[in-house]
This record gives sequence, structure tokens and C-alpha cells, in this order.
Amino acid sequence: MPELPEVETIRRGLNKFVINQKITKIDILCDKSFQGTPNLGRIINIRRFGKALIFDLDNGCSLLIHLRMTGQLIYDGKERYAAGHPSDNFVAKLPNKQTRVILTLEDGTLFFNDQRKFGFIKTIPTPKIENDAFIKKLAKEPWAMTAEELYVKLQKHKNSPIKATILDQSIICGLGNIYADETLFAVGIHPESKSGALSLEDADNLIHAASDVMQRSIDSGGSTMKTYVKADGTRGDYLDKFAQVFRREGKPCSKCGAKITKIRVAGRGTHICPHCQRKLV
DNA sequence: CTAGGATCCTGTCAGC
DNA sequence: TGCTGACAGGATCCTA
Repeated sequence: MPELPEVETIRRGLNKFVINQKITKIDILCDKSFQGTPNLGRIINIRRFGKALIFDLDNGCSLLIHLRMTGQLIYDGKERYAAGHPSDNFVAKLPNKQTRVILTLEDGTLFFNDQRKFGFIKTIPTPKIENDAFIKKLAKEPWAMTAEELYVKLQKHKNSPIKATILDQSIICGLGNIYADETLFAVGIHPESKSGALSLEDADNLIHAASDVMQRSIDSGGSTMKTYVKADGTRGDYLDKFAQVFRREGKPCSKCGAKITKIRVAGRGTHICPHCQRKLV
């Protein structure tokens, strides 16, 4: 899915387009994609907790939206604004086969598309958002976390590979497969390193690298429609702008020129520079 | 308690 | 061409 920077990009974008609009109709095309009772209200606020989005409505209810792997939010009004998992749906005629929920608004339509159906929209009373099991478990985002806090958690999971540990949203919040790989490359640590082998200084470096990698992505707009589909309709790859290792297997490392390789860690495709990233044991 | 693998689901691509 | 298995920007559940 969309990782923290993409979700933040969606939040900022939708803030311009859907805020203060009333949801006049909700069509649920896939039952699995909508949990709870749909209710109509005006969107008065959009918040983000880690990779989850919250639409606060004026009727005391909120919509918790999690895009997971392949979710997308595509607003179609006077202009189109699309973000989330990059695909041709950003410029497709909607609804289509992958549309799961349609929110009809006063001045446009918000489509929730999700190829794999792992994502969902859930209604929760606004005051109970922070009691939601997923929200409750989230750790701090890297810019709010101290090296000591992370170090203690790494010791608690000392036998797990560091990549698995930093993908765990209850340990550090916001990283997904792309930014985990980019962060570990930035600090020169091999993803298979044992979490317990990282020093306090390593933890400090890791926090700063994670902050930097995600902040730079937010600044460049994450995987928005603008960067993904160019004006002429051809694909652009926003990853090219900053990815040092992700999906760059076979290409030279920007630091040393060695070939980037792809391995499997914690059940996920993982990209490394075998020369720059040392394995701590 | 942690660690690791299976699982949810659809679609695409590489390899026979 | 058609089939098969692997894999995918996430998180949870189950088992050891």
C-alpha cells in the first residue's frame, strides 16, 4: 500500500477537494470493503494516524479508511485528484471492476478502489477513534520518537531481523516495504541484521533516516496522480526521484557502484546494496 | 511472551 | 497459446 507519505499526500490533497462537502449517498459494491453502518454527514476534518485516514463527519461519526496494499482514493469533481496505490485507475473511467465503495458528495464523487480487497472503510463514533484496536497499537512516528525508545523496543525483539521489526507499526509507525528498504540503505545496515545487534547510535541514525526518507517523499507529493501519470497520459515513476534501492535490482548503487540485489526478508521482497549494508549479528 | 509462516484477494508476469 | 507458480508499497491470525 501506500505508506505514510502517500497517505499524508492523500490527506492534504483531499483536504482541498472534499472538506465541507456532504456525503449524500454511499454505495457499497463489495461488502468486505465497508464495515459498520453507513451514515451520511458532512466531512469536517481529515486526520491521519500512521497509514490510516480518518474522515470526521458533522454527525458524530467518523470514517476510518485503511488502503492496505492496493487501495486508492480517487476524487472526481471539477478536477480529478487521485492517490494511493499507483495504477491506471487514476485516469480510468470510474466506477470500474475494482471500485469497492462510492461516496457521492455534493460537488463530486469519491471512489474507493482496491484491487485486492485488503483495505476497508469503517464507521466509528468520533470519540471512539482512539480506542480502535488498530489505532491504539500504533507507535510514534519517527520524528516524534527518541533513540532510547526505539532501542528498548529493538532489544525486546532482539532475534528478529531489523527489517521485520521496523515494518511493525507498533514499534515505529509509518514505514512500509519501500521506506524500510530505503531507510536501511541510508544507514548502511543489512535488513537481516538482528534487531538486538543495533547500538543506541544505530537506533538514533535509523530514526533520523526514516524521518528524512519519509519527509522527502511527503515534500515531493508521494505517489500522486501528478507524478505518476503525466499530462500526456504516459506513466511516470515517482520512485525514480528518490529510490536508492527499491526496485533497482541489477542497477548500480549510488554510493559505491556495486549492483543492487533483491533478496527475501521477513516474507517481503527486499532490496539492498550488498557492499554498503553490513550485517550485524 | 516472541518468531515465523500462512492467510486474506485479484491481477500480472516469467517460465515452461 | 495456455498453464503454473511466484509475487505484490499491509496487517492479522495461528502455531511452535
